[in-house]
Amino acid sequence: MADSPVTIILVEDDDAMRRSLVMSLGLEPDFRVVADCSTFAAGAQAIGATPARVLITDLQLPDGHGFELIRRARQQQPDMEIMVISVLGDEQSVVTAISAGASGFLLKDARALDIVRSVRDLVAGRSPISTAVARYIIRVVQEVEPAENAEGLLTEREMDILWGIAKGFTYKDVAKRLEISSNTVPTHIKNIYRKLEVNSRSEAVFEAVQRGLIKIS
Amino acid sequence: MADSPVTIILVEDDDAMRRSLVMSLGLEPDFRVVADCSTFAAGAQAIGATPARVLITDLQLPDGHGFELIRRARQQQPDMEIMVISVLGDEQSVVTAISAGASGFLLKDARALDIVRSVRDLVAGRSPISTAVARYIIRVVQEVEPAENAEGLLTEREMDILWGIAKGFTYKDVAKRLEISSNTVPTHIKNIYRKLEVNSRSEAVFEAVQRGLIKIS
DNA sequence: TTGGAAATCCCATAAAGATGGGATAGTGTT
DNA sequence: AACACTATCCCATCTTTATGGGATTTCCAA
Repeated sequence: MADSPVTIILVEDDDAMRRSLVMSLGLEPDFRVVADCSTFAAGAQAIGATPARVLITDLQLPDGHGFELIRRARQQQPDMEIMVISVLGDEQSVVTAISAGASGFLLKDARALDIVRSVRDLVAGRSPISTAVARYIIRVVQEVEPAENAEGLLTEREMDILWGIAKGFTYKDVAKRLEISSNTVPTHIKNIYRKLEVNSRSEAVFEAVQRGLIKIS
Repeated sequence: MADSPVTIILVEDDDAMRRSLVMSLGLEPDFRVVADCSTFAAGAQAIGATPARVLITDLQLPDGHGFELIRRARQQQPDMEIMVISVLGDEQSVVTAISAGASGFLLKDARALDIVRSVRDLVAGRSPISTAVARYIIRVVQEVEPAENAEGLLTEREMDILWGIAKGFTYKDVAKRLEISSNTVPTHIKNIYRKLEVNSRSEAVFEAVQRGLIKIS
């Protein structure tokens, strides 16, 4: 750990802020700020040219956007740990930055942000996140991980049929595929409709996806 | 804010830990620990009987699991802010707890966890999360937010129609809703089918969801 | 200004779906 | 043994879709 220094690319357009960060980081004997950039262009250049362990970037830059830097870093140096330091704490910015590949997100307003500890967290595989920002991330998780609300609502057979109609098969097709009479299919469909409280195939598919009965991708 | 006290239900089976938390919380003039429980049963009872602003719970309890407490709290007191304090920091536990409704997650090992600040964060709508835990949550976001792959495939009007059929409307319904002739709808549908390479409404809905054209929830 | 894409309208017909009914058989629980 | 649930089969009828045509207007870009 102590032998190989933690190399850092820093991109921040506010001079005072950047100097302050460089100073804090400079006090650590095993930290090396290998690029100290104030523009998107300089940051992009550094990411392309200078291998580093950590990228610390602002989102709003005079000549471009931090999101794009994050994407490039992800692509060109996949092992780089990326942290955002920004005044923008809205849901959109947060989720976009995280999705693009950031592993940390600190708000500038944060009570005396401890950049050194945050970088150490980052390289140790942890994620420093301001509490205000974390709420948005949690919300995404809660929305997309609907847990098991389904399980047992539809029978196995009904799931087979549901899957068939999602794939656009006709009654006849489904019947053939499942080796049952085409007269049986409408019965199952009726039951599915009743359980999902819908009354058409397309609506059933939509409901089913929404309830996580059918897994997308 | 300061007038109405922050009421707290605490569920923690480790006596030393619980006493320590109660003491820290007790020092705040506007905090009220309204239930101080050491078992699942006691916690469940308190959640059912005692209205509170905050639930702080452990995951491992002698007679049950914290996940279930979180679910009950979500159901019975939807406005309650829920925070987990646990030694379990594995991905499974974290994601399950968050999905079940927790808005905060602190690891017990955390360097001197500041419970008071965490509770204040929580009631202010922020999310105190240990850095080690945050990494798992971020991973979920990065996996499930594959960004926009669609954009521009379907026209606005086609999206309107697509939305309609996902909702189970008939041609006539869609036409009425969009104030166009019911003869126009099939035309759009035909175009949608061609673009998505499908040939039925249900298949179109499935494809659309899969491609992220229709957002679920 | 000519061409293409989008949106609108119209028609007709064959295919498929929705929905009501009724019926039998197996499984598992109480 | 009775009950509930699942799965299977059958029929009939009305509605809705799917799909093939053909046509006009608007708007933007080559």
